[in-house]
Amino acid sequence: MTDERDGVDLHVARWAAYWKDDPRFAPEVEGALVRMNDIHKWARRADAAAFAGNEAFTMEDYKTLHALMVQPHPMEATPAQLADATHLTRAAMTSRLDRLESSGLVTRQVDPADRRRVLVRPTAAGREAWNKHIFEGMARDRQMLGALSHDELVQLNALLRKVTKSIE
Amino acid sequence: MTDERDGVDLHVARWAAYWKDDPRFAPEVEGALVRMNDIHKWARRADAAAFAGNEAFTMEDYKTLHALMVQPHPMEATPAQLADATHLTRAAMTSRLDRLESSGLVTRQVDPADRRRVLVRPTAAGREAWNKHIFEGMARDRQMLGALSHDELVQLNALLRKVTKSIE
DNA sequence: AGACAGTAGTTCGACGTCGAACTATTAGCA
DNA sequence: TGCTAATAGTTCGACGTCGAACTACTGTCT
Repeated sequence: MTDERDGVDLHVARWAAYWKDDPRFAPEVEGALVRMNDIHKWARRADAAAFAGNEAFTMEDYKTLHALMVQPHPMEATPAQLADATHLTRAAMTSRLDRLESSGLVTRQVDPADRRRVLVRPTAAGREAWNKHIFEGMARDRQMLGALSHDELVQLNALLRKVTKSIE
Repeated sequence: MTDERDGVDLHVARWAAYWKDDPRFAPEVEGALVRMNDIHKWARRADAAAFAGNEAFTMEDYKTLHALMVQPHPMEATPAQLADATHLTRAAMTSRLDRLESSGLVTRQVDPADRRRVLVRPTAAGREAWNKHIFEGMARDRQMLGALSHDELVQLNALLRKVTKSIE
């Protein structure tokens, strides 16, 4: 292993010293999770920075729009489906859709087949706003993982897939 | 690669179909980030579940206490250091410390050497509460990554370290 | 010594989310 | 056909966090 140590190594080493050889402490497990946490936070911060100072179209607006666009049956979803996809409550989704609707990015229509349901659809402006930002986001993602070669990315995905498959 | 596909593979495949061969879309990058995101969310949910229904000692209380315990100079920190460690504002940390102090888990003392500063220290009850929960959390972490062998964990850490080193 | 910029922590008003209550609509069953 | 349970979405009150203003204190420069 020729790689230098990173901040997490120091962190974990401190814990290891604290717990000596306590078998309940697994340095590799904690290290991996802390690192994934750090990467996640970094990505969130980069995304937030990209939307900073834009009162009219916030990151929340984008994420809601994104959830709508990547639905299996695209271009149409109910508030409940969007709430599930974004891990929000229906109440929170109501206020998000209020924003998007008044901005003219989505429409709400009562489902004629079941009048309890509401169908949310993006407008042309909504699709355009999403397209503009999705590629910027992917460019940020690529730069963030730019330290890894293509082979290493494949390797990383294989390892992560084992984990996600075991917990999903 | 004998591994089966997981939910993310399907998700990414749908995107890949949508964008055909657009070079701006890197499936391995998106896949890795979505998977890390999923693992992160799963861990958060498991942690939250472990603290659910406990009004007196919440997950926020624990995380604040944890930040205090893992400081380089243990058993003592200023509110600003804790705010940085938890990526919260000082204002938010003030209200968290109010809770912990009134629960008798930490103490606040004005630094005699610099009376602008406040020194936060855990009480015996605070250390005990932290010890009780830290091992439960690590057990959850181990179970979550249980699908990986020790060698695979080392491999995963090596890959993640490359990323964190490049962005930190 | 006195003025002043910088720093640490707290208080305050605004905002977003949550859980619970509520309205409207649909489906099941006698 | 009525009655009841279940479901979809919204409204409402409470809570935690944020950014900005504020207080208290320190260090520096003249």
